[in-house]
Amino acid sequence: MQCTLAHKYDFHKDVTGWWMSEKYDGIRAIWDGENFMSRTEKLIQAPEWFKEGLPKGVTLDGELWCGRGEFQKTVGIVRSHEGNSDWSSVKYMVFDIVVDRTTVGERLELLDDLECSQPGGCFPHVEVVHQTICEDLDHLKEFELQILNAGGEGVMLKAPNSMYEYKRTKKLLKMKRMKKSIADVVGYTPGKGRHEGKVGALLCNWMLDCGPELTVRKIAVGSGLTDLERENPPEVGSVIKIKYFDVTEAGMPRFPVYEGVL
DNA sequence: TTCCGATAGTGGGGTCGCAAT
DNA sequence: ATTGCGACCC
DNA sequence: CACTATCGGAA
Repeated sequence: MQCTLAHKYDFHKDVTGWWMSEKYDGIRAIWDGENFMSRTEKLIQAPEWFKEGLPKGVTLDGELWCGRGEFQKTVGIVRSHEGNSDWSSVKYMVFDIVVDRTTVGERLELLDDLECSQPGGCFPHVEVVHQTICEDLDHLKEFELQILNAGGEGVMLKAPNSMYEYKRTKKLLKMKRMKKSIADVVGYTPGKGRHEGKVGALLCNWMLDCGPELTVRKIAVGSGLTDLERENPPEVGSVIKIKYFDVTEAGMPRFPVYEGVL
């Protein structure tokens, strides 16, 4: 089954009346009534005790999540095979229930009625994501700030009265902030497939500012290059603009994107 | 005519698992 | 025991 | 995840 995917939020769009919720940086998981499935239809092998509290015959949509800033940890647990993985810190954050011809508001009511979502219930590792109706742009900004200050990834926005869609849709938007930086081009990697003979990525030195120490990281930037730029890339020694989402534990940029020469 | 939505195909960092060394 | 690579996650 | 390039149908 295909699941809903979000488009990027355009920071000028008025989303008054939309549902706002925290964007959880974890692993997308569809509960199909029997098992968890990944975004690309792969079986996620969760321990039996973890699956026990979830409803049979009901399809839920959510995120397997270990807490803010714990994405790497989540991947380690969820993608390792049964036996050597401790799921005790994993939570299933449920943000939707898959029911056709039913509006978001109605679906959220259905979620609240589920036994596994009752407050103080027997399934603390299952949680229905709190959603708030956006009153105005200030409300959105305040909501976002609260999440970002707490170390959250961003905000998800769902259009009022929208149905569950099995594809990427503009009724669901993701609001994220990318950081900007610069890097020195020191070389190239060869392109593959349709980019054969052209540049795949720009190899760069990137200055990572972490507290009192200033360290240099070797990074590669490929996303954002046009076909023309892959044929005639910024020369070695030039400085380029990049953007990225955040810094990994290893001090590397997550989701690096090329934004032109400085 | 122009524009938008969906698809295919490139690229990154990171992890696990398995085969090769 | 270490390394490299594919297949996934984002 | 990020993006670019295409194509066909909607606008």
